[in-house]
Amino acid sequence: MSRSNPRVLSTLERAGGFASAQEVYKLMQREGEKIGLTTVYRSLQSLVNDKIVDVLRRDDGEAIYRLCGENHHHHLVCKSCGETVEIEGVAIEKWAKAMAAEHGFRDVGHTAEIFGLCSKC
Amino acid sequence: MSRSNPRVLSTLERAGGFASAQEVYKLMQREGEKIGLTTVYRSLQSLVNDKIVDVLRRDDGEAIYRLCGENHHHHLVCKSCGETVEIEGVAIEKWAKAMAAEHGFRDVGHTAEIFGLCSKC
DNA sequence: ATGGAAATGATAATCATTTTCATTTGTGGT
DNA sequence: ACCACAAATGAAAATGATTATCATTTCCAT
Repeated sequence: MSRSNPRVLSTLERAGGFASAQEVYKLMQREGEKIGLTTVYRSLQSLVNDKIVDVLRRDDGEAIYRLCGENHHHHLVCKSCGETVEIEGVAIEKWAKAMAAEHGFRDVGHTAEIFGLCSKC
Repeated sequence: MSRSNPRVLSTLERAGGFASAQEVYKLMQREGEKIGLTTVYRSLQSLVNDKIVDVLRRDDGEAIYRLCGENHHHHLVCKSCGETVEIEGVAIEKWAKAMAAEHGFRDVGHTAEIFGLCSKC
């Protein structure tokens, strides 16, 4: 098992805490970091295992990695231009907890994304 | 532009209204239907455009197509054994609509899944 | 320095999806 | 029936993200 390369996490942070593996890789290349694509994938995977980042999917299926935080939020994404708005999801947190409890699930997490067309598109 | 092959929709329905393109294709093959993978993809895409089905993503990034309907539900999935429970998500529907309206988004859909450990695991 | 474990990265493999393009099918007009 | 033309089809190749392989390098503890 491999441990995460710290430069990967640092780059993800610098990218706004929200980027795909390919983007992190290209970003590091542009900044002159010497690192292989494989290591980027491995590091991100490891960060996911350690619950330091979590992963969700773009519309085209590409995985995007996002820093976890206490301030867990969700996204409202425009299908057309990709504009993303972070939104509060207190209602979701409650819903997830309630549903989990009702069905005897524990240690639960959740994903919730809203997608549509923004006012400009 | 191409129109959807009706057998594709029929197969998706028979699959429980929830399957990937590859699965629909294999299902049709097994049932002796003569159809190409390309046509399956094209038909599903067309059904999405016509808002007859919508598309979301599996954890591994594969696109899954689901019949649109009033009886829109969500899933509570066990990370360990895979057991899945369908749950009501009225709260989510309201939340999604409210958030979309607040930010000027229209034509919105959403995904929401809860995952954790079931009582047996 | 030395041996072994962990980390790295180039390359190849995998797999869903899309593109290309030649062929087939359907349709309307004559 | 025949012909022309558009739409539909599908085999095969291209694409692009992700994963697997595996030889090499780096890190430590002795």
